Amino acid sequence: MSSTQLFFCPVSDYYANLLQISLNNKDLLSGRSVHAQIIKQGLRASAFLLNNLLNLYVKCWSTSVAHQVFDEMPTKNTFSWNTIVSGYAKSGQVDLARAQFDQMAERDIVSWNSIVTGYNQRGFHREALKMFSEMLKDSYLKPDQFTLASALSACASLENLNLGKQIHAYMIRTKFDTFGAVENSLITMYSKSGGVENAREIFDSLKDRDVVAWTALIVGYEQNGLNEDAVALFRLMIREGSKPNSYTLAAMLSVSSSLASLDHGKQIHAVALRLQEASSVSVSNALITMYSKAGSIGAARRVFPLHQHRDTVTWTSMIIALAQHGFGEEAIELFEEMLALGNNPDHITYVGVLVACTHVGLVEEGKRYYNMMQKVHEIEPTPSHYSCMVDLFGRAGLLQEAQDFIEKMPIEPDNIAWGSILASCKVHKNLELAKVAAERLLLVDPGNSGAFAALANTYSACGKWTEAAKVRKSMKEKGVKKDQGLSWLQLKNEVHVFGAEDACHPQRDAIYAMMAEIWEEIKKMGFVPDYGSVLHDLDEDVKDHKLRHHSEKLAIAFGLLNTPDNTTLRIMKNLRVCNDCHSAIKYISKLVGREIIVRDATRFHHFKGGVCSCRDYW
DNA sequence: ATAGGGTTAG
Repeated sequence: MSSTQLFFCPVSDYYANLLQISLNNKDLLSGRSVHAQIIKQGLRASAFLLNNLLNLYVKCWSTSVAHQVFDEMPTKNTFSWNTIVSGYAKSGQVDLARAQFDQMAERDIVSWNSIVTGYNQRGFHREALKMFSEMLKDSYLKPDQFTLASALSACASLENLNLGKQIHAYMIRTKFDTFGAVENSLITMYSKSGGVENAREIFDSLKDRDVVAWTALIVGYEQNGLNEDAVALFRLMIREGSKPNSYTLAAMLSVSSSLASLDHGKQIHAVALRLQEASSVSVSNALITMYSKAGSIGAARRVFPLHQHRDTVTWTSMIIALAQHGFGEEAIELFEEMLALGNNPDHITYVGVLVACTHVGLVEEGKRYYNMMQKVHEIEPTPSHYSCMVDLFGRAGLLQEAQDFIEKMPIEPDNIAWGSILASCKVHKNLELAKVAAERLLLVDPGNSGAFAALANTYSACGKWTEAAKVRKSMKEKGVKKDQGLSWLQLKNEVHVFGAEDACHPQRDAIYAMMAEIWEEIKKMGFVPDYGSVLHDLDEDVKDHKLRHHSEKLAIAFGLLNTPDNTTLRIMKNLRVCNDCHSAIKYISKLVGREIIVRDATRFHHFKGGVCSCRDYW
């Protein structure tokens, strides 16, 4: 650009204005042609023009060209420095942003805000807070609304309630005149670090609430498991005439996913269609997960091709959906397609791929992808990936490999990893390892009811009834309560919940009669009850009775009684399905000619015509 | 002219 300094030209302002227009439209092409004309004419550009040029390239993500322009600028003012710093920060080159920032002679509040928000937005929350405190220490500058909003957002991500509260206190002390963004960050900070009630107080005190405030609190409720509160708030939002946007709708679809309610999810989908937001990336990504988690993999499949722009989350959501429904090979094919089309997987995509391998028993492929993740995509394994690998080996019955892997892991195995080994021990009846795993699990997570229960169940599965009883007794003594197995299904707008031997439901007599009839019919078809699934030492006819009244069977009987022929039944369960239920439901699906979809703690089973989509591997 | 808040994944 040295040629631009040859002549002074009075039309510098004219070109500066042209650049301004390109800038406003984020139109890189027209901006480039203006740049070319400036060079061609040998125009001596003003600082104003050059700053506009710089800003244009930054806004249009051409960071390297921006840097060139920046280097060749004869005079750089603070504005130019700030622009290049924020350009680097926004494009994710945080280190380069920091290098420029460190070279600055004079830093104003915008410079500090650029570096703090740069770190924060790229996930370097600790560094963001470090810069924030350096700013307070080393400069005479006072934080403004931008600084505070970013710092609070970093506190939210780190769940640092203490620092968050200090910042809040500072704002009260200095009677800081808050603006929407800061208050909204406060809502998020409190709700993410365990103070949803405080978040609600702030929300209630707002004079005017924008979409972000509504969304922030809805998300807060959802993440704290308060789905009903989230739904209520969404209704209030609509009633008060506030218009949800794609962020709000994506969050509400996530609520539907947690509720695993197809009806609820469909309603949000309808709202999204009416507001013409259904095809936005965030909403359509969330739709895949919602339909999948509500049991309708078909609907999730139909949403996927409608995406105009598929991002990493789109692919990941679909891969995980397929994996959870037992279409492991298809999930892997989709992953390969994703790579072939030049998309970058992230660490969560790989969780999905490993889960896909686990659910269909593809041990070798799982090992291959685990290596590929580290070598090709340079993604460091997280605790989730380690647990996936343990699960991959364990479920396939390779308990020795699972144990070797968990012992060699570079991090301390968490409760999920040991819990997974324990579950595999029960399936593959390995008592010795189960004892080790239970012991280790209780070390990491004392009072884990699952550890006791799984150990007792393993004893039972191996026929060691006295040992099993001992574990149960010590559980009682320690006051550890086992999670009760529950199954539920939604009928019209009501959720019907069943426990084993449930006696509370108004239709109980009809349900029990139905189940007794089914039991006899499927036995005639060749069904053999799996007494190994009964976890107590009892007479065979009592065992028979117990099996017949497992919660998922009651839910199915209820569903059959209350829905028209051919309707698909969607049952949700909080624990894993037992062997007996799995076998029985296969027969039932054939007997009544219906599709029965059961979601258990880890995956979906599609029963149809006497077979299950998991091919009996789960 | 440069800077800020809310979403989707096991």
